[in-house]
Amino acid sequence: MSKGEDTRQRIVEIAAPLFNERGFAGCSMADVMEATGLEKGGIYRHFDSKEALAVEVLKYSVRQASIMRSTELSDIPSAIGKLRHVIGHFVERPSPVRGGCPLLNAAVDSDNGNSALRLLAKRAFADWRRSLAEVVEAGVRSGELKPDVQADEVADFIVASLEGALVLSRLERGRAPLRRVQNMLELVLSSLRLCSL
Amino acid sequence: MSKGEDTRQRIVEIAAPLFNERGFAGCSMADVMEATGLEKGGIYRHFDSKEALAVEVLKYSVRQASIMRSTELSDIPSAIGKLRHVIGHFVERPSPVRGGCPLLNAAVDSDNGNSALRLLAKRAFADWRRSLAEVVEAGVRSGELKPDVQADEVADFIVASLEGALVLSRLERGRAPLRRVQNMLELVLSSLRLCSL
Amino acid sequence: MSKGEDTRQRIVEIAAPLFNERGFAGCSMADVMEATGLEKGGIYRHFDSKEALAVEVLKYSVRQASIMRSTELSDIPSAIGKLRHVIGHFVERPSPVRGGCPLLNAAVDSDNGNSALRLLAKRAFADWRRSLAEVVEAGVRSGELKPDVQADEVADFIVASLEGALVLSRLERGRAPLRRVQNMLELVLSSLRLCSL
Amino acid sequence: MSKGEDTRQRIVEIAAPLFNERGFAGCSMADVMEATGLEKGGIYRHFDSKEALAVEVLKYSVRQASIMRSTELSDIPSAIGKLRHVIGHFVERPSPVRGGCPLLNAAVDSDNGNSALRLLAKRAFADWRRSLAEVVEAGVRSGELKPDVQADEVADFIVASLEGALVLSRLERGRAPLRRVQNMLELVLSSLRLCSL
DNA sequence: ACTCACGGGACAGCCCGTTCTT
DNA sequence: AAGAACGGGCTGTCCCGTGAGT
Repeated sequence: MSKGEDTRQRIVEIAAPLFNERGFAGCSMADVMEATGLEKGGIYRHFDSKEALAVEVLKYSVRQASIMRSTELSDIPSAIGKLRHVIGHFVERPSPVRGGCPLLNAAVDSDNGNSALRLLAKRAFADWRRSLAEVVEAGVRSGELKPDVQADEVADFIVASLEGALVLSRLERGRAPLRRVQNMLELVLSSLRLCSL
Repeated sequence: MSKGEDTRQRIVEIAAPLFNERGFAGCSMADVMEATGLEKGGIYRHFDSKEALAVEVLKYSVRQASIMRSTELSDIPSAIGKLRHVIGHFVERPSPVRGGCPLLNAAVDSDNGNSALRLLAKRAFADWRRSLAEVVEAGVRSGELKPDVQADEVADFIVASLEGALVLSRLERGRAPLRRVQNMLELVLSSLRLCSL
Repeated sequence: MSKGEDTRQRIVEIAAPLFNERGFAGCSMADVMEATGLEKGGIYRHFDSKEALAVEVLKYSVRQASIMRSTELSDIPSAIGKLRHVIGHFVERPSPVRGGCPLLNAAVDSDNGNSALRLLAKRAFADWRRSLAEVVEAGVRSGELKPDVQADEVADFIVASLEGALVLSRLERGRAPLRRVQNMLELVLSSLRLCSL
Repeated sequence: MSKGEDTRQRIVEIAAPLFNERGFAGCSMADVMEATGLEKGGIYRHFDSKEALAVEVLKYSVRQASIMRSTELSDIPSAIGKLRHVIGHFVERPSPVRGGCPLLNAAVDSDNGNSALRLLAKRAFADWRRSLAEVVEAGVRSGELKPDVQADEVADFIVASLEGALVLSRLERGRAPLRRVQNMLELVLSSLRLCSL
């Protein structure tokens, strides 16, 4: 990798937690300068604007999150096992960068207007929900889950409750809400099973 | 009410959606000035600082939300009915001010540091969760719900999934995710009942 | 006059020679700050942008120039006397503010695009040329000047040669080119007279 | 010509209209970079500084202008014919590069201080005026023009009025002012002739 | 001979907050 | 109680110039 690309990547990685913790408006380029040790010129050479940097940062965070989530899901045979694994993973290591889930943060931070950040978060959430829904659908087809289970409802439910629980947990500075939601989701999952005998 | 307090109240009400939509850092006092038609002096006479205004705004929003939620809950006899009502209300009229749930927004917006805003959001969420938990506990005591139901888990689950769904819905600019979560919560609620005959 | 308007006027008057000498791009707001002794906030309260200030400055300069030129022209009976007076005045006190003729400077400085400055200069020049042309036309009607004299040609000729001479004079840092052009215009004027006997 | 000198020349030719249109302060090196397709280093290799480039650009423009003006002047026998030719040429093709007369632009743009640009413009104007004056002087000596004609006055008059007219024409976005001045100069020229029969 | 990467300073404009006045 | 005027600092961005690398 060339030196320029390396620096660019470094900027993104360093800026990621800053933007994630403080939000777009709350994080200044001076903060990024200080954290990276670069000067204005050195940063603006790689990014046209603050928003361009923020977009790249969010893309990076999304990528990190998806890497984290997609690990070894195919090894697990059952649909419920897969979902349980995703949930457990989220509860244990809820965000790939400091400052909570970057998707939710971006969604909340930029929900007015139609900024690139908002659209990126939207798409990332859609991808995640879709992937969960597909797991559920496969489970239905294979006979593991009840035939009347609504895949997209289950998917949205899991995503929504996990993200909501993460916000509560961050507020409490403890994992308790995540744990409670995990327990509840456990019950929900088992109620989806076709024949629990 | 004196004229001064009236103005103060007007500022709060007008500023509420602005802060809620744009966040603390993203909403400038100039925005508030423009929206209220007042000058700097007219605002700073009532509030010592931008943060003081934001605190008052959040208090107001929380109050609005709690007013909205608490209406006529005591009229409903069953615990499940009460929860269903809360959920239905949230789905139909999810936020008392424009810009999504002010609690969640404040929580996400100021989750770094220990600002007054964060603590306020934390307390408001705690109150809400507690009130739901009490409904559940009463249901358990009355024999309506299974004895092994964990009240705080159920409460957190409802709050988390609703808030999460609200974020998704705002992102999609449609109520679909809220509806899906409502359906799922419906299933969960019925599984709590002691005798489902 | 209120204090605000007074300050505003002071800014304009102080900024006028700065913009006139250095051009729009060459004069920074920091220069204006230093010259006025005001801070950013104190200036931007009166003008929305640098361009808005520049427009006001040019308007002021144009006003000054027109005041200078219009003094007591009606006292002079003959058309040639009037023109001679205008020319003499221009040669002796060529610009109302330091830095040469603000009209020409603005015209040259902003001749690309269609900025407000360009249009202002255009209009001011048009006014000046028109007023001279009217003097000539009156002279023709009164029989003082030859009937075939083209008023607008004479007017443009005077304006163009004076402005051009001013540029040369500023370049030479001496009034010689202006004087030479004045002499030549003198000859031209006398050749316009109907009966030079 | 070596490749290096070729590139250098290309830069100058491409930068000429940019500097001429936007002025020294109004034209950034980034503009030059974009227009030439070169990077910073590729330009600074040939020129020590922005000003050095601007000087070279102005020299080039002056050269172009003088080439344009000097063509085939010796073929014309009479002094008045020569002057008429120069005037006509200026009116038809007033500037060798886009953006008006580079001499006047440079003169106006940098009339404060004593920059190299100002001195260059000064010298170029002096040369032009001198060459016209020599034409007039030759006409006087040859008996074509009246003996009391002041050569330098005539020369300055022509230059000043043409340059002034060019500014007005650019402002109007039409050649009318140039044409009017041309007509007037025609009259002036004929009044210089010794025997007007 | 030219690109790439970076430094560091300047620029216009916006921000929060204070003071004076009415 | 509210407006008008101002201070001063900060923000994102642009700018000129340098030097390492190719």
